[in-house]
Amino acid sequence: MAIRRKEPPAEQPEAYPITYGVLGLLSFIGPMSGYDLKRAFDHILSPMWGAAHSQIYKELRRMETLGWVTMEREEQESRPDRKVYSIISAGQQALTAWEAQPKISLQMRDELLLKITFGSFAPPGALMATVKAGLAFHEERLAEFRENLHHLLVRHDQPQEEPGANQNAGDPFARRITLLAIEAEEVYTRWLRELLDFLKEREPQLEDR
Amino acid sequence: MAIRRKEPPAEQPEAYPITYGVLGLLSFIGPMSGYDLKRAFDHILSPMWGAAHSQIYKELRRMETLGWVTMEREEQESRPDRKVYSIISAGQQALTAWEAQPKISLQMRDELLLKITFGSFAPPGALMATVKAGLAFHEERLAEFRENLHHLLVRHDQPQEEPGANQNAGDPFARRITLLAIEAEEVYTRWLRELLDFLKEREPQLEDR
DNA sequence: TATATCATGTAATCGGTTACATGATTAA
DNA sequence: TTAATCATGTAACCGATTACATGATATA
Repeated sequence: MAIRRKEPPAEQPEAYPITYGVLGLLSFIGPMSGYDLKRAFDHILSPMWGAAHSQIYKELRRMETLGWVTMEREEQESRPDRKVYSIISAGQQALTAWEAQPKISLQMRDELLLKITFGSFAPPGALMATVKAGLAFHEERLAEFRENLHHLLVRHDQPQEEPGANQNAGDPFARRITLLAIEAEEVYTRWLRELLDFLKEREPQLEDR
Repeated sequence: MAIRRKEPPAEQPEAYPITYGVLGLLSFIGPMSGYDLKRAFDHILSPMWGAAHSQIYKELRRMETLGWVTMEREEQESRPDRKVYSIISAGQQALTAWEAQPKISLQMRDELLLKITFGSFAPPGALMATVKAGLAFHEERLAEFRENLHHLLVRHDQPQEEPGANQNAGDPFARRITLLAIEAEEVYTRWLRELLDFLKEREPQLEDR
């Protein structure tokens, strides 16, 4: 019953995966604003990480106090100033130190699979509608990933028009990651289609709405 | 610049996916303690959702105040009392209402893929060690899922020894989910092995440590 | 004889989501 | 002319993780 005050940890973790996601993009692509970073996240990191823009901004502020990035303010008319962040050497070192650790974490939160798991509690027809919505969602994801691959392929072979537009094309990992994402979504969508067939067999009268 | 107090939302969401994960397991399997639920989560829901035991306990308390479950205390010697929770009709209705909504959410947090994405910033040999650790992790996951499938298959054909031990065997969704999880991990591990081959080609001298 | 693991839960902290703000274009 | 979307950020809240507790039995 005795209450023991927790002693401050010898070295509180000052960064987590999303921190390195931001840091990696700044190093990979170059100086950017929080807004740009959000888009880079959605395009490049969507297969393995999602982040709200608000959190990216927060991480940027934190990393600035850590001395990992610097910020330069660009004034604009009728729009909030752009705060352009750049990675500096301490940040680059932190990124490398993280890469040196083999520790990995994995979190999956898939509400579609959860609903399917307990699908026997769904009212008639409801599960079919959910699966259809899920199939549409994942087909769109698959299409995006295929488009990403297309960009990687063309820009790799052709001379670059916009300078600095596509540094990742020459990177050996970007394409591999995209290929995995595509394959995973192909498996997922095929599985959903088979499930849909099964549901249609069971409840043919509910096939449309 | 005016500060506007936020008005309380007309109807605050009283549940989120994990709530229905707990609820679904209680309905699917039967009355359980928080401890049992944690194990059920790890076995049945691991392909799509992870939860710390502390959060499961918290959800149970919340759901009790909502009137979705009831709790009965079982006294034990030299061990904290078991609090056994049971789903009641309001909870069953909430579960069905959730199933009736086609809305789905998806969150992926894969630190391994993140490290690989920025693998060009890793010190020599570090990425290879990370990929090896990741491969071991996912091979273990794959083995677990295959074992789950095995259990589903045998218990489905044979008469059940322990009563109530395996209600899910007859369920059409449990096996399908497991099959998807297996296929996904097969794709993932194969991809990791190919990546490892690529890395070994690049840095043959670093192949061991 | 330490050290895990089983068994069962509570409390504090923090990562991440949702809401709040603003104003200019573009589309319906 | 109403509503999106682009563009850019801050503040509040809450879901989820980590730490705290306890005491058996099993394992090294």
